[in-house]
Amino acid sequence: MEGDGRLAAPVSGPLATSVCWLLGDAARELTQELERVLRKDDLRWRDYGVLVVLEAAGPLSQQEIGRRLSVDRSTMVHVIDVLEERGLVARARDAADRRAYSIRLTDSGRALLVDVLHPATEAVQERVLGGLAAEDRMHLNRVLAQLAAGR
Amino acid sequence: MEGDGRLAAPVSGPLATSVCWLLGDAARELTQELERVLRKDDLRWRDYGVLVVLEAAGPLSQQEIGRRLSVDRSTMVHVIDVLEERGLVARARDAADRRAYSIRLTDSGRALLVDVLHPATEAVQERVLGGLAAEDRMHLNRVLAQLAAGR
DNA sequence: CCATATCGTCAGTGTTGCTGACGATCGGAA
DNA sequence: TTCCGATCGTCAGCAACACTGACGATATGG
Repeated sequence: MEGDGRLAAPVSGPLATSVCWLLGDAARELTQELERVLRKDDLRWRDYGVLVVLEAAGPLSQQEIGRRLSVDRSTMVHVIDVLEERGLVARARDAADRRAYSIRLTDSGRALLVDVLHPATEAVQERVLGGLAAEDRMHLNRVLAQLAAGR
Repeated sequence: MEGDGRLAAPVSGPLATSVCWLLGDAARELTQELERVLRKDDLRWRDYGVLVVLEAAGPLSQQEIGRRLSVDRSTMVHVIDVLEERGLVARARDAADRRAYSIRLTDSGRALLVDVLHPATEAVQERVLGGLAAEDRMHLNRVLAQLAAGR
């Protein structure tokens, strides 16, 4: 990922009209802000992703989590290690497939998500997108969702 | 950056409604595709950025380029080294500030941009955003531009 | 003329994610 | 059942990467 702390100056000229750069910039800013907030709880974007996925989908194998976040399975090992050490998730052998773990959110993990993480990221989102009209935000959401669906 | 080749499965549930994840996913996909295309010319997203910035703004110092792309000045040294070796940009001492270089696009660099890179990235953008109605694309562009401006 | 700051450079460093192998386990075919 | 290929999690090694902190050269303000 990028260095934080540093601000990206908006690019002028023809670039400003390219969806490509605009999208990249917006995503980078949002991600940077998010990382900054999450760092207070010693978490990364990636860790937050794991918790969110588990909250949404219930217990999953390490590999399945990685698949949904574009994280390599070998990388997931350590990510889960850390999360488990902190008591946010728990490993249990999957009864149906004993090669795999069944990773689940602990109460502690769910509490962190609900009480701290979700509010914090909500705030960031609010701040970054705050300048948009409600109508535009809904539209943005709809268009992006359509983009994600059409893959 | 992320590993390429790997596909990100769309996340289901509450996440799908969060602009945050949607934006991140869209940007990641676009970036990955772009990197894949640029690799044919042995270039990275970052290199392309340098060329585009120079095309848009004219000669700049290394540090100024880095500032606009969120790239550290020490990293820029090597980026420019490679681009210069390939004859795409040229270093000249800035007459007004002899500490700094004045990096400019060569004819060769401009030609590559116009003949190869721009068409290629256009195509990617077309493919990724192709599923959207023209009206939605314009709206997306407008909203993102507004977002970039309001910083 | 001196102090401080900036530009580009470079060696060293720490982090990061991937590659490729491993044992264990699963699933299907013979 | 037995066998074979594929998959799960793990780990050591590796390669890429960007950042840190220092340096000489230069600029700028007192």
